[in-house]
Amino acid sequence: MAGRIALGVDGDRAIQDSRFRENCGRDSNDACLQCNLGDLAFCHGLPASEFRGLMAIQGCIRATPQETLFNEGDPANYLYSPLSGAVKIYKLMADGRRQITGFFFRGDLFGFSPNGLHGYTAEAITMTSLCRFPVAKMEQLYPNAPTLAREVLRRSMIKLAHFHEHTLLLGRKSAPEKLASFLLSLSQRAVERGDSASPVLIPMGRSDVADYLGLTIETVSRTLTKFKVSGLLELPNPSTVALRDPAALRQIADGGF
Amino acid sequence: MAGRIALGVDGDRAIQDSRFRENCGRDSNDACLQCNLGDLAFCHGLPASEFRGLMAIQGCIRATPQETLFNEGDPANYLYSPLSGAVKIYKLMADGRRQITGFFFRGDLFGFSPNGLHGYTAEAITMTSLCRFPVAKMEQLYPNAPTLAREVLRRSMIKLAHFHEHTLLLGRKSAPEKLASFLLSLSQRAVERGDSASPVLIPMGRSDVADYLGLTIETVSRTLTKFKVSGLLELPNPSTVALRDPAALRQIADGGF
DNA sequence: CGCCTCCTTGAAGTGCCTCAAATAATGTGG
DNA sequence: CCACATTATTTGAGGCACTTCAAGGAGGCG
Repeated sequence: MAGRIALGVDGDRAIQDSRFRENCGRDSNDACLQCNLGDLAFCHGLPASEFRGLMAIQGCIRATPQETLFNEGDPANYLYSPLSGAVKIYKLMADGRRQITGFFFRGDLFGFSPNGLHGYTAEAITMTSLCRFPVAKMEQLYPNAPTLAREVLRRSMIKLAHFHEHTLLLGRKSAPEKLASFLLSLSQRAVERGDSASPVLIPMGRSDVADYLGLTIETVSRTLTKFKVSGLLELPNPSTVALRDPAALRQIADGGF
Repeated sequence: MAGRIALGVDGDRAIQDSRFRENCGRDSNDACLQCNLGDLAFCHGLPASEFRGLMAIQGCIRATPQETLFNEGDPANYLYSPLSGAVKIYKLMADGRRQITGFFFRGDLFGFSPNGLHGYTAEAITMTSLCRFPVAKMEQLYPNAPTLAREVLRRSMIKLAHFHEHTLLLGRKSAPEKLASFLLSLSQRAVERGDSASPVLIPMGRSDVADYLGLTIETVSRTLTKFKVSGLLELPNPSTVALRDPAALRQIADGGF
């Protein structure tokens, strides 16, 4: 647990200047001592030598709600992996239309770029702490760190698979199908992180959900109340959903209405 | 005999179903002699030793129009790179709704999977010849082929960037914006392959375009005629588009109508 | 020539959006 | 801790972009 390392104090200071660029006040060799990711961690399962190489370049930052980690067009200097909290990434159109292309939680990895520039903006949803890896230095590691290189590739392919799924959702699913898919996906990812499946926390607002699903906030809200009235779920508060009938939601999500 | 280069076990049967699983009748050492990809090629720029390793496992197949290369759920044994022709990949819902998630042309690379199974179906649009790489053997190469590993990662990150763009299109763009974006993207990719920018060939049918853009074929057709009437383009035949005013199309694509 | 498939065009319907306002949740200073 | 200000969410009414249903052209091929 974190007692041994003074995260709290530094954390408070970080809030003032709102971001923390140091190594969380820790010695980089100890960087992972308080990392609670376990086998979720990007660095989990690396051979000792590769692990040490990665730890030598790893950093740790915090971000406050709505704080921007990087903007579309910024140099893609880092890969990020949240230790806690939630992050959204999105693209904007000139007239302000927004499409959120991903949410990232504990253990996820984001920041990939094929050309050295970020193609999207990343913004913290809640107070978030993140592990950060400089890509230039990681690339120097790759030739002598095949497991690491494989893991980066694997993570990017996982993201590709998510996009295939999300593309189907955006292009061909109705609003209820979108919402059902979204709630089940949140629930499933919570389970994968070791959290509970059913009272699921929805850390992002309706507006974020809408911009992720290609809907408006009104349609999101209406569809959720429809689900509630149908007894499929409960909404003790706007950011908590209890899935009363996951099987029925699954059927809706897959178009079996 | 093909045993040494370990091509499909179903090689003989494949010929009957109009697919050639041999090395295009060539000796594997000569595999790239007739490859016309040049610097588009996935294997372009590899150090000699890595190149030889890749050539030793490389194979070559052909597919006829509408022929399936693999189905959703099939083991993901190969990465594919078309030498000529065009391929679409798509996901299906239980009721038949379809979302095409990608088109692939000369020099592109597809078939990535994070879990050993294909998450989508791949189908040839036109007569297509493809270079094929067995992923299991490629993975054995990675530790001693860092450039190859990097290139695979780079290609997958390029696909990720495409998905970010396409997600914005599906979630937030209107039908005219979608079509304009699509036509410009086709044109740009043609240029990248060394083809002409303006009389662009559209190898896929309206139904494929619709399922790629999250529209119906009627809307695709109507929008194209609207563009034609506006003088933005010409349609000498359904599968050829001459972009008369690319700048105006660009403005439409980006929401600046 | 006739059949088939693909594309285009027309007319009507609808799911989601837009605009508008009420209600609930959240934060703030006294 | 409360009154108030602010923001987020929900709910309602009407409109529109795209879909659905239906039919008419336009090649392509035996």
